[in-house]
Amino acid sequence: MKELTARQKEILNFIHEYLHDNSYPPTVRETARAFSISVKGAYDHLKALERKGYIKTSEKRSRAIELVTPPESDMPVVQIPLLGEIAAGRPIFADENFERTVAIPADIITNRVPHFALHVKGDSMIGAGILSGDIAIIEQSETAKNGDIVVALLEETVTLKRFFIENNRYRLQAENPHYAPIYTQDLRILGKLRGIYRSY
Amino acid sequence: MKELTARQKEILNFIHEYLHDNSYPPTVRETARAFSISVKGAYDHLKALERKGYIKTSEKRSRAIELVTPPESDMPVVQIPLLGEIAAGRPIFADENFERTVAIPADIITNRVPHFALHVKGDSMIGAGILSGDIAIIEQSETAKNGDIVVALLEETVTLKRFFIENNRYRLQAENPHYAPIYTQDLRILGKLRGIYRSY
DNA sequence: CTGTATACTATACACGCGCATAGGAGCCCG
DNA sequence: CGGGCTCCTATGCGCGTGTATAGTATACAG
Repeated sequence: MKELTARQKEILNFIHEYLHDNSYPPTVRETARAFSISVKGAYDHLKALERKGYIKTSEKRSRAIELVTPPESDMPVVQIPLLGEIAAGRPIFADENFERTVAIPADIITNRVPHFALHVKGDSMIGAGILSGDIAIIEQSETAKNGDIVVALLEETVTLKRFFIENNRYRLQAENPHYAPIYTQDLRILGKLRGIYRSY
Repeated sequence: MKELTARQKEILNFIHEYLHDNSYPPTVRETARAFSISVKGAYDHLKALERKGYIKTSEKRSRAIELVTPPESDMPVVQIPLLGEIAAGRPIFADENFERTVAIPADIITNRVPHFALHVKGDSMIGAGILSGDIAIIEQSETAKNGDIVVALLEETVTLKRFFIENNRYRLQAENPHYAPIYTQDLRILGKLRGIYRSY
């Protein structure tokens, strides 16, 4: 990939920022305006970026700028499904649960057990530093040890809680004093918490 | 989020597919053509999707469709350096600081601004759900806005704190009632917190 | 010195574009 | 039965848009 000039780097940077802010690419004129240059000036820069392989454009289409993501790196990465609402009585990996996939560093998945991800809702685990909106990476498992944080299916709901086995019942413990522990004899463990990811 | 009709789901699906293929959103007319309906027909569908909260549009701009929950099925990953002890008065990226690299989802790195990662030490930010041992992903930056969580260099130490500008001093605020805010006029911001990653 | 690249200005064309108005047909709910 | 939603057609306005032509200035390599 050919070297970019300082100006061209600025333009490419602008496209990145614009895409981050708007999630669609800028027009030629918006690019021109951002740098207070003429339309053709910006147009030529875009063509230069395309010639050097940093972007792709489509003829005669507005905002038709595609970033050619440089191969960057081929890290060991695993794609795991991010599940939305999990309904009781249905397989976890049913299509209806599927929201999208997330990439996670492969090194946290030690064994070959399937993993999935969940959006955390609510503040019941703030004591463990898990906030609403965090993405929880879960190792699928039917069992857990005392004190593990697990995803458990409880009648109609799915919760993330700390898990304990007591005499003849299970205890699901929130990490928030405002939530009382849940005692039950009937629960299904869906998996164990392996990681937390949060984006600011 | 309100329920979509079957037709509206088709339209939303088309936008997803189009974005996956082109990495920029379709125009109203392209949407109309894809379903062999009139322009206004497609336009009304888009407005319905916006009304129900599934997309966002900007007035009078071509292709200005933003997905409210983006699909992004193949999230690329980049490698950033994980820094250990940062010494005052030395460049951040000096070899002696380098611990290893970590892979993080590339979509949190918007522009070409360098990022790095740090091991969080101590419990001063537990109120923000940041625990000792977490990996903090930092966007390198010399400046920050009020309320940002920043990595700041303070005489001999590096800390992660919430940052505020006051009359003629800076305030570094922990998210833990046991820690008093730090007031100073002399500080250097190393970067802004962009993500948190924790492994169990 | 000449050719090629960058980095612009200014003006223009034709078509794509978002959006509006004015309809019509089918549906379900109170 | 009427009112409101969905889903559609057809036509049009006017501006935004990609793209072209022509020209200027500067830098650098052969």
